[in-house]
Amino acid sequence: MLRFELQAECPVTGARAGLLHTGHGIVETPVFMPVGTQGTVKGVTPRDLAESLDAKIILANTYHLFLRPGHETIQRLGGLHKFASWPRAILTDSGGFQVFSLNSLRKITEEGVLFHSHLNGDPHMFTPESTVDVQLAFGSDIAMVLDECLGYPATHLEAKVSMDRTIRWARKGFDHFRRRMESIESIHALFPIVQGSMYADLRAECARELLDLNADGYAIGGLSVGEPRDLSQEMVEATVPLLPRDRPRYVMGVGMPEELPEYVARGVDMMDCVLPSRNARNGCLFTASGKVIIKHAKYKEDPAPLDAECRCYTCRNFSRAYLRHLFQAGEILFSTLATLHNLQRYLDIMRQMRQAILLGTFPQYLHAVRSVPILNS
RNA sequence: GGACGGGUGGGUGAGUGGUUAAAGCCAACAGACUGUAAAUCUGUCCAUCCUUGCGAUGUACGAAGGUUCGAAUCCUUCCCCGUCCA
Repeated sequence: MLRFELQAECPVTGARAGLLHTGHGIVETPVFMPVGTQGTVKGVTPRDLAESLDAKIILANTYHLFLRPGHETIQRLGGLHKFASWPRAILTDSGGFQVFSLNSLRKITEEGVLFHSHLNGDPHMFTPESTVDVQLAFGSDIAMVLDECLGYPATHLEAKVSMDRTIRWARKGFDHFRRRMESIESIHALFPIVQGSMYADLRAECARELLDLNADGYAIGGLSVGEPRDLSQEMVEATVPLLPRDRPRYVMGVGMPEELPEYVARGVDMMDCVLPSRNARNGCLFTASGKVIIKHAKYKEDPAPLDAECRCYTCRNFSRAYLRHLFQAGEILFSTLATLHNLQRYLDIMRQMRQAILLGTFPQYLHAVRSVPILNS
């Protein structure tokens, strides 16, 4: 069992601070999990990720690693932690997001999802049971149930049909997971995922149904699929109060830097998002004073660091002008420096929030960040 | 001196009489990116004007003339560049 130790709760907002005791170290929450889809957070070494950024947990993807190199290969090589040389915690997504992102390459049935590989077209059936097996073969500390990440917008009926199937899949996944765990010594958790599109009543219904599973943690999925920002937050508000107080809550796939406090304030403990890493590679850098689009001509001869307040390697050693040069020249070092910085920014925000919650100053922190206009320069 | 080949918008390079202000690529300048099919994708990219429209006008395919209703495209002369022969 994955133990979650609640350390502090904000008396005003829903924010909490806690410790998640995984088989690969303690994760301090609220936490942001960098995304390493193919067993690597693009552009950074595991050494930098651990020693410099001090990330405690990263996310990897079942669909992608199943296709290449394959879960059996990874298992034979000692599991994903060893294979990727990442000794800390790993959460794996089930492939549920690919139901959304690769919607033209898959077919959903009651049994599961039939994907046609984006690499070579080969058909692969993903079921609630098989995705559990694949994730256990990886050695994931936290596995996710197979779900259907529904696009936006969807009708109430579509959302209901999809959600009911996701619930049935969660039950099957859990039955299978519990059977498998009878013969496995190490600590692994399986999180179910609350769906229900943008309908508060469905979100609530889904959450209540999934409570029966008595899971070690609960995820909220199906957000950031094209809906307005306030809707995503409303859905979290409609869900979190129904989830068990003593289990971690994970909102999947969010968000922009200024949104992180909003989710934490609503009682969210875990988040992940490709934004810091993907946007970094695309030249969009997040700083304390807003985003910096490094290709802009105005940075051509700017000797200042990207973010004077940031202590990351990039900000301590390089000018905006140099970073712009690397980006314009298509140099691979740009991706590394940019990703290092953006992840530092995200992880720092999470650490600041955690400190504030522990000190009881989270309301002031929230007020302060909310009053900063979001700069787009 | 002679024989060929060639000179197109910042670069490269299509286009050989009519939706050509001129393909594509690159550069430049912007925009997007939310459980990663993404080191990706999209837009702008001659000038001026406005009722910002698959708008108006002007200028433009080495230079100057010419043929034609119409020329980057055909003809004449000239100027450059490349290869080869003396």
